[in-house]
Amino acid sequence: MKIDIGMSPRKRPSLVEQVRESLLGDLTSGKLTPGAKLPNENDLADRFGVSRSTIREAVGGLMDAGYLARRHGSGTYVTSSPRTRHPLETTVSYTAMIRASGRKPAETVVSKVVRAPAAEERELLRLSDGDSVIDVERVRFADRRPVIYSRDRIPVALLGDSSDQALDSSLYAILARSGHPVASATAQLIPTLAGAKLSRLLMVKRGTPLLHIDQVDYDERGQPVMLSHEWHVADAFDLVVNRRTSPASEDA
Amino acid sequence: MKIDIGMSPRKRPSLVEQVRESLLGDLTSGKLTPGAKLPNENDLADRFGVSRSTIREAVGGLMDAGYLARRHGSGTYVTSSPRTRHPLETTVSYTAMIRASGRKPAETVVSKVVRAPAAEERELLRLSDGDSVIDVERVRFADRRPVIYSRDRIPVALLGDSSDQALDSSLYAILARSGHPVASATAQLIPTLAGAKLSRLLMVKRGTPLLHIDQVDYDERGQPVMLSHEWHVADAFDLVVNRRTSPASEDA
DNA sequence: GAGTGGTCTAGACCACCGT
DNA sequence: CGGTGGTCTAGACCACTCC
Repeated sequence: MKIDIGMSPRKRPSLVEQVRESLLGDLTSGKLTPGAKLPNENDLADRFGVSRSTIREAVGGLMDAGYLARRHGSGTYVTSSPRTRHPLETTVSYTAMIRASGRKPAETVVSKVVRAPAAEERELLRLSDGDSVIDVERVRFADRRPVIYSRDRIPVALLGDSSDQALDSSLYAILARSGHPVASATAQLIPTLAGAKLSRLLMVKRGTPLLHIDQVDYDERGQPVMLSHEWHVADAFDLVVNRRTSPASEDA
Repeated sequence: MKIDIGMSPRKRPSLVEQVRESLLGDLTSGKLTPGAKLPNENDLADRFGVSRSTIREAVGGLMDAGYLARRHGSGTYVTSSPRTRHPLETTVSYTAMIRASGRKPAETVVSKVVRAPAAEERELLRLSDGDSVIDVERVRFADRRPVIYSRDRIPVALLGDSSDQALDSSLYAILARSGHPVASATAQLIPTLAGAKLSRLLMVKRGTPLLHIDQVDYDERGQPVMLSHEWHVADAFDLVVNRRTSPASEDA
């Protein structure tokens, strides 16, 4: 129940990560097929030359990721349906996502300005007087079809020198290079309708259903580093959430 | 502080759970306020009379739930925004959710039938020949306003004797009593528009934006136990997803 | 009853943060 | 530097499943 998010510069992978990678390899290579039973934890510990706790943590991560399921008293088994399409609960570069779905990604920058923040932006980004934000409006395409309109705002103070390096790379990459890699985010999902502007930009009829995603991105320290507004064409992606019953469930 | 209704056989909470509950109490009671620093792990271990690993697991759970944040080399701190509105990534009873938001929950059963499964249902629920499903259509209200229309299908074979006990309790509770508590789920989110039927049931205009949630619930063994189709009125809830960067992130 | 995962301990050393 | 969380070990006992 703890996925390692460590994403900073290269460092020697922990034993847990090494074991997890190794098992994941067996899973994706087909060496371990759905329904198969894993060796028991003591055997795995011996095989990898680590302690049982290490094995348990590695296997635990693969459970969280949905690859494995433990059955108390019985064994650990390979899940029948390893993965889902696009898990919303992890942040991904849309460019990578479109490419992964076998389509050709493209994007156009509608506007890019540096300006003073609006009141809401000041609050959400915890800005001080005089701080300004860079505001980027883009439309993303998949196979020449517009699928997402987005508006991202980042405090210029965070970017240091990199504020000029345009948008050759994703904003996530730029933030990471600036020492503020996005570690988590909170997104609110709102179904809405295409109005005049969005229908033009996304080339859909007015009144077409869109999914509006209103997101705040945080770095490892919990500092807000980016505000995103996105409007998704309904059928462009399979937006999926993997849900679990809350461990600390209240009594209702 | 231990009621034990008729749920699964009573068992003593693990030390981890006890520690977690205790810390959670401090958090919700305001004893620990946002930004506050927790005692270090060794101190906590001494105070609770458990090992440091136990403390770490308890704290880890509260991190996952968003209450605490660890900073390597610095300490463990109370999150500034304890919890967000309605985290989509955990499954909740809507009745409880509506009540938690300070509104009065109600529901009407539109229909409830036992029938043979459709092809898609047979596949998703992994049914065999002759298996049938119970199909429940409901509308949920918050303060007398309809907010969700749902259609849930459960294999009758799973319910045992409880198939008759109507819907006095939530379907989650019924499944739990039948030995198949929902442990995880996969939900697909699709923005859509209210058509004739939904506009009538949810008392909105045709063409009103709705969020369609198409969900499969699984028990601890990974066996699918319920299929849900839900249509949410856009502004009824704040649907929120807490996202994190994927551990194995691609370069984009 | 044999075998499996579930929980827990006590202690060690490492990596990072701050002063 | 001292204090903190991060990783890992070796071993113990418990709880569940299945034969």
